[in-house]
Amino acid sequence: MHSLTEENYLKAIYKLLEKGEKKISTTAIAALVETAPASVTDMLKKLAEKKLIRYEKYQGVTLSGSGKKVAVDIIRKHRLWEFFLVEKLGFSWDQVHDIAEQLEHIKSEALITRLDHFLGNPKADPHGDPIPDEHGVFHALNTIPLSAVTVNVPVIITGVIDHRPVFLRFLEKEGYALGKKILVKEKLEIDQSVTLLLSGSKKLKHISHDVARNILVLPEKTK
Amino acid sequence: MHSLTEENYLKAIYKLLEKGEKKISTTAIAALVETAPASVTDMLKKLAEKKLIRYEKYQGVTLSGSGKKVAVDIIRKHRLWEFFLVEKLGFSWDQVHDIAEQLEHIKSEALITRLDHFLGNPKADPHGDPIPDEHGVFHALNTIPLSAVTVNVPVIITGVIDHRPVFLRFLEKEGYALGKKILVKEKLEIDQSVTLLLSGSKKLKHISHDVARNILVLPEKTK
DNA sequence: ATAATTATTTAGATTTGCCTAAATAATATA
DNA sequence: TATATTATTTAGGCAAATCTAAATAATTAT
Ligand SMILES: [Mn+2]
Ligand SMILES: [Mn+2]
Ligand SMILES: [Mn+2]
Ligand SMILES: [Mn+2]
Repeated sequence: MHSLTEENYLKAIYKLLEKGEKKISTTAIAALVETAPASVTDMLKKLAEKKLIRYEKYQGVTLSGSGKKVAVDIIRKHRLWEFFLVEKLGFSWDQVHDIAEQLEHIKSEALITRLDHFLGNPKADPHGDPIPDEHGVFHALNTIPLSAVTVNVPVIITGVIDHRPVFLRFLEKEGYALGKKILVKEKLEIDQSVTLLLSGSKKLKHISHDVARNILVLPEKTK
Repeated sequence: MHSLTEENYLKAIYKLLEKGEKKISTTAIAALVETAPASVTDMLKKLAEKKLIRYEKYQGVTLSGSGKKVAVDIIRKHRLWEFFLVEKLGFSWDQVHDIAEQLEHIKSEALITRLDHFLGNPKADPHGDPIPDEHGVFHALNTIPLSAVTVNVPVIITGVIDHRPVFLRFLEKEGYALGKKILVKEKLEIDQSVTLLLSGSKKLKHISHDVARNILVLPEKTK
């Protein structure tokens, strides 16, 4: 069995690998797990010992097969719990991450199997992030940022890139939510800002490029 | 904030106080938390330092007001989670204790408030143990063991004393469950064994005194 | 190609919770 | 009451995860 701390390190490494690079630095991990780089080095030695990562000093780190499995399993649990918190307990999407950070470490295969079934085997969490199945397979949608959408082609909101509560609360206040329809009316050349119609409202909305690129969408009715 | 370990010690002390004695011994705690007595002594000093218990060496230990509050809160969480696991996820009553031992340490007031509401503010867990409210108040029923029931007075099963999975599985297999009606037909002088009718079955059942005293009941329709 | 800067690792400590063995106090027995 | 037994505490250490400061390697800039 792995400690809660080990799980968090593996998850951090996984998230860093997910965003591009093949080799992950000590400092990047330190920032994510909020510890001193020296502490990260200690843990990397331990994880390498256990064959959960591949690590050679000064050369960065990458996940082994078993390490990746642990990381994906934690992510699965995190997202299932987030879904539960929003759909069953009525939390809003900006409140669930910290609680899920705790719940993701509960150890019981049966619990997750049953929770998954109870929730109707959801495919995405409240932020649109895909929930891997019990084999660790992701069924990710082929989303694009709202900033890249063609004018006058209707799209559906399917997720966010920025997960900060302050951003999520802003979106909620403005009426944006997963499943909502958006029709982009204009993209301003000068600053890449977007003018759009949000389903349910007749008033044009205007958002910056920076907001638009943090909203993920899909063209309406993809089969 | 208190560590998971501190919480478990306080819960153990609470449970020992619950069963009678006013002063709790180091060895009794050691048995419950499954550590060496020397380790318990260490922890008792720490808990006393934090004013969570009253402790003088060789004199046993008792809970302070704040220590009791922590313990009751953990018990509330444990029992709410057990209720959730049985009622929502479909676990049987012999499977939930170990998972609840983990879930009871999740720290979020909002989570428990919402979980309690989602579950319909249950008053008892799957084993009939009362769930304290948010103020730590128990609304316990005035139950008696089945072994003490008067012949031919119908009673309802409201709980168990023995919580061991093996006992719970035996009861389940035999058809006993919370809410079921029992009519005691005979109590044998010689060994205090009980002959009874269980609602839903026409066949007389015969159980030992030892089983009977571990089943808690209430006279039918108490107002 | 050197020098300066930045990243990473090592060294040495600390905290929490636990252990075994030994010392001491409390209790039971003779 | 004196002695044997049992309970409890103290002493000394260990493992996990962390820290700061110092040493070393890698990278970037001159
Ligand atoms: Mn999250
Ligand atoms: Mn999420
Ligand atoms: Mn339980
Ligand atoms: Mn219970």
